Amino acid sequence: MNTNTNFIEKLRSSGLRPTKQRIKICEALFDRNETFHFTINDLAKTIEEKLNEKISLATVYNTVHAFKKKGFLKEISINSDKSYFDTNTSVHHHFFDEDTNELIDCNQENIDSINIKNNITGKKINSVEVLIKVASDYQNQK
Amino acid sequence: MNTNTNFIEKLRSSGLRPTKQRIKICEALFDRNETFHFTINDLAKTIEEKLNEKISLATVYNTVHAFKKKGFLKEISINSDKSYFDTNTSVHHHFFDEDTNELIDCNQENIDSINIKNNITGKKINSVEVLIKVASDYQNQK
DNA sequence: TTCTATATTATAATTATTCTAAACTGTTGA
DNA sequence: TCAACAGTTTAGAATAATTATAATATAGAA
Repeated sequence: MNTNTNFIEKLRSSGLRPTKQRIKICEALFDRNETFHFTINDLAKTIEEKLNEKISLATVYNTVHAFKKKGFLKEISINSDKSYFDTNTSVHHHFFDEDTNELIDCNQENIDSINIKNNITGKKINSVEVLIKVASDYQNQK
Repeated sequence: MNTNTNFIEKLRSSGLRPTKQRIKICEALFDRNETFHFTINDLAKTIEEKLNEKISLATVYNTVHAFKKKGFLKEISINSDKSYFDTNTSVHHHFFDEDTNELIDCNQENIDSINIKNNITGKKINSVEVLIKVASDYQNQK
């Protein structure tokens, strides 16, 4: 299959061995038009149910973290019990819908550039990201 | 003890029963001059080691979440494996030092007010928080 | 090929979090 | 006073999330 050849190339060129587990995970993550958010569990379930492959959860963890390290994925900061990952690796912000626990992209253009007046001395800023928590107007008694 | 009377009052007036576990947890959290960040585990350890009390971890979880709900604590968003809480409940941002995994407060005045041009329709913004990831200039190969 | 060093997988172990039965509190009414 | 009941709260047990490591697979060298 053509895309798989691409995935093999992508993996190999980043120094990761193109194992069958990783190729499957690539299919689940990158064989689509839109970027999306997921948890490790979501991903493992998708692979098992939609792609009919049983990959150990530990392997999914390993792979997702390896992909993150290589810059193919981004981890997202929300104070939820779960860790979310994003196939959109560009710098961008997020809305987090507290009613549904849904995470929604917020384009960088939607927020004017953020200027940090005083940085920690001796440190370099690697990223600046905004998390906007929203909820329905009515149920604000959370 | 005077502070304990205050804690009992604080708990009671928020509708939480002032149990001995909760009073101990209040001592660990609020009996100091500076606000600080902690994980549930840190807190349980402090209580056991410094205050010589054994409170079940589950109770520490319950209490921290109850305190969060009452607005005595804030949960903080970092994509770390751990959940951090903050005794500083004012709206403020954070630096996250990727070298040391340390979380440092960033005053609101350190960043100009953030304007979100397009919000999700039908939703109300509850909070807007910025996370600035920093690292030493030298070790940027993470 | 076969061998060797290294990378990868996935089971087992560990750690984090939640569920729920039992214990406790604070009424209410005799 | 002090049962008796209706919540609360606690903490042990169950479950879920994550990581360590032994077993397996891979890529390159000989």
